[in-house]
Amino acid sequence: MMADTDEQSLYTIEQVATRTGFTKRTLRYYEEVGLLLPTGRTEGNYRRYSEADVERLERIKNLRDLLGFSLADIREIMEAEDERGQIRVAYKHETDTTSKVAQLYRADELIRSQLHVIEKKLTGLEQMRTKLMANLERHEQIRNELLHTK
Amino acid sequence: MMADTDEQSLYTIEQVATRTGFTKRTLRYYEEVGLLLPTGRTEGNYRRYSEADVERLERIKNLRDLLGFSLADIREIMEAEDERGQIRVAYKHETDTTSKVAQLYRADELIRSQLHVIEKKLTGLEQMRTKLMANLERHEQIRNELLHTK
DNA sequence: ATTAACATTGACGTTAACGTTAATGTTGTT
DNA sequence: AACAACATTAACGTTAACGTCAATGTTAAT
Repeated sequence: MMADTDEQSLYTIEQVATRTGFTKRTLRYYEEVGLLLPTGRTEGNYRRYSEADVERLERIKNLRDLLGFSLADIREIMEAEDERGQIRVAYKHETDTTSKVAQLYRADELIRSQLHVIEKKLTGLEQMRTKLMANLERHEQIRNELLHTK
Repeated sequence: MMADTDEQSLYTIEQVATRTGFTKRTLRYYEEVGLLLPTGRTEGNYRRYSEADVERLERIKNLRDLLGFSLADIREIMEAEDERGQIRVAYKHETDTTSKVAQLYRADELIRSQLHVIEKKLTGLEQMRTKLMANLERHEQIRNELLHTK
């Protein structure tokens, strides 16, 4: 076993910016609003980002760009995930089986509320796709008729 | 056959606002930026919205709320659709079969570019859903073990 | 120890997408 | 024709999500 943020593999803000596609300003802003606090600082007070930080930033990017969530939405989502993380930790130290099961149910609730949001968006997108593809097929059909009837 | 915007069924801004859930300010703003120009005006210069206008507004709402597109994105999408509408009209008056086929291909291009955007979002959402559901199943599994091992 | 290249914290600027208020005009019932 | 209930434009205000300086400090290589 090795800790993730042990030693090596800490990145400067510039490196993270180029890797993630965010600007440095944006990274500082995300820290300001509590979306992502870099794992560490140098003694001279420079930000140091861990691999886990980068992964979290990539999740944020997906939520923002692909799914169009606001930063406020994203904060909620990630806080829910963080809470699940807490639950997992508490879970490991829990000895009572009944409590363990209860904690799993609590975690499931959070997951389900996220699933709900996602599936609403999914069905909306799928409807759009279906309509567009129907048009494509209709055109195909018409073309065949045009060329076949001569 | 009857024209849609013939006579009856024209709504005031207030009616449209309550039906669609947009505020009146937002409806005026959407007109300002060219997203939706109400079908008509009264002689006293009051806006009058048609049923088709309302439908378009509902599409806008989906694109905005469900799919998180910016108004600029939405403008692009709808302009593409409008262009397809133009093509359809031109298409009807076109007599040359080769031209007809060419126009259909042009329409398909527009459709495909929209499909591309949508499918990118779809795969992002599906990945999220898969992960969340995997967690649910994992929890289910763990609960079974906990309760079975006694 | 110096220096070029990056980093830090303010702080003010910008754009999108509306909210709000004010001054004025319109509608349609009484 | 009068009046309440709605509408219009114009203009300024607001919030989120950053961009853009400016003044200062840090790093790392020479």
